[in-house]
Amino acid sequence: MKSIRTRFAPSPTGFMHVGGVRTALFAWLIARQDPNGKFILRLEDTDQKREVEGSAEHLIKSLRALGIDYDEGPDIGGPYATYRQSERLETYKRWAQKLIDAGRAYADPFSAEEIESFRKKASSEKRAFLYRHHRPENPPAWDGTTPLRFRSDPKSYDWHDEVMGDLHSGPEVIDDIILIKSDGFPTYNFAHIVDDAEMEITHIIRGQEFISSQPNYLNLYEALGLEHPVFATMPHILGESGTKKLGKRDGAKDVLEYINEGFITEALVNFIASLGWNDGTEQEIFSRNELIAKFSLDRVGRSGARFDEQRLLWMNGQWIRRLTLDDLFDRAEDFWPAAAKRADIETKKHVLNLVQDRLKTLADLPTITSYFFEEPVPNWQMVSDNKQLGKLSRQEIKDLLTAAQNALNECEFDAESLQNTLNKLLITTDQKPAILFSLIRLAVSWAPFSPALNETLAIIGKDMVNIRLQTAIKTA
RNA sequence: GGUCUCAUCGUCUAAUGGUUAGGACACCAGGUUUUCAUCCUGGCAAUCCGGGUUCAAUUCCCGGUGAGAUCACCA
Repeated sequence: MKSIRTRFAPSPTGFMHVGGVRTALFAWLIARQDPNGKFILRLEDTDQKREVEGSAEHLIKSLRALGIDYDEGPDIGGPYATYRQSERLETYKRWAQKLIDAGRAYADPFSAEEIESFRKKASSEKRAFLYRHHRPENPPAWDGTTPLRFRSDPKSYDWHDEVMGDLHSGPEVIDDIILIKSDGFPTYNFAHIVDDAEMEITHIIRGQEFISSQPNYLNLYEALGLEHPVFATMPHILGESGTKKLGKRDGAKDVLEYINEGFITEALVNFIASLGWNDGTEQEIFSRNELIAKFSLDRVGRSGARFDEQRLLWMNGQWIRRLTLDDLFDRAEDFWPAAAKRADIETKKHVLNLVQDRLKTLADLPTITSYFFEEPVPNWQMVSDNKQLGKLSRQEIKDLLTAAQNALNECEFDAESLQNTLNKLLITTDQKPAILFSLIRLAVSWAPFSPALNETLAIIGKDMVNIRLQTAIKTA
């Protein structure tokens, strides 16, 4: 059997959003399931007007960040180079010439205005506009300055799509599509078919927006004498609120933005894969390798899925908890609060270990760790808002904190000794943990929550704890 | 408007011609924990509507309805 070759073929006209990632991911998974499979990146940069500076680099960076590696591509070359359509113009001309020679392509003699008036007439008569109804009798020879059109052969088609199942269309959707634009660049409609054939692509995985053009592509494959690849059409990912295709307006975010917000790539990949796909079991968390082992196109759902950030957040937490401390430490590097710069690696690892279960994203790191690295600002509102502590008088608070300060001054600052000291303090002050420990916790951290009190004190250290308790007693 | 596609808890989804329609997120309650988080237990909550086929339909068929896609010298 032929080795699988799949491709991701974006146009460099914008950023990489989750819909694009999913298409790329599924194509990549299919390729990686075959030991000899190849995944190819091809840039479809045939629209000069819409090209956005830097977006090709951005696409590449996004794929790399997510671990979706490709075997052939514009920046790494490969046996079918070049992988940039703007550099393959001669190839398209060659294939176009075949069609011209066979009488299956002709120069479009009409101006844009003329075509527009045909279109308007059709719409005023409530008919669908078809260019082929205006196909010229004796078109001029094509000199490259006008669009080159396909001379279509309208007919019905039945074809299979790995995701959508068996599909059908009638002849009324087949038209004389443009192959080469008047600027000499091919249209997507023509270029992707030529390139997929030249690059021996076996599976086309693409978004739903192409499904209605599929019959025209089938017609073109026939005219070119080509077998078509396997088709797999993905339903769209819908925006959070609405029911529309996910677009920038609906808050569709660049994947790199998610990474900058502290989402880890395993979680993003896992989440995006599970949008429309599952393996039929109750498993929710899939590693990259599990996805490769278990993915199949025929288990991809046909209806659009909404992008639910809550679920992504949960999944990110799940993945963070699964990381080893060293791995987490490496990934967290850019997320520490500024004050942590001075701290040594061991302390930071210790802190990270204590807060690992509490992180939903790496970006949570500053808010839940900053008091380990710098003086927190006392916020007595937190005490008065506390159901238990709010009942204490100022004097009671001062007395409890002073007792704590004295006891802790006599204590070795390791977690075990601290726990013993704290337990004894409960007895001598005759207080409940919910009151005494909460008060100490707030006085040294002024954070809404923190790890276990003894561990927290141990990291902050004896001197700093003393200073913070002193400050608290003074400001109470 | 033409064409195509889709339709299970609020969300992501599983399953089946006969099930108490399963799981996960979110939410609520309880347990554990000094707090928060984690973890554990429980709860809430769904087959779009109408016909037909059938002993039996959420599942198959037809028709509605709703949603999405497309109808470019964009991809």
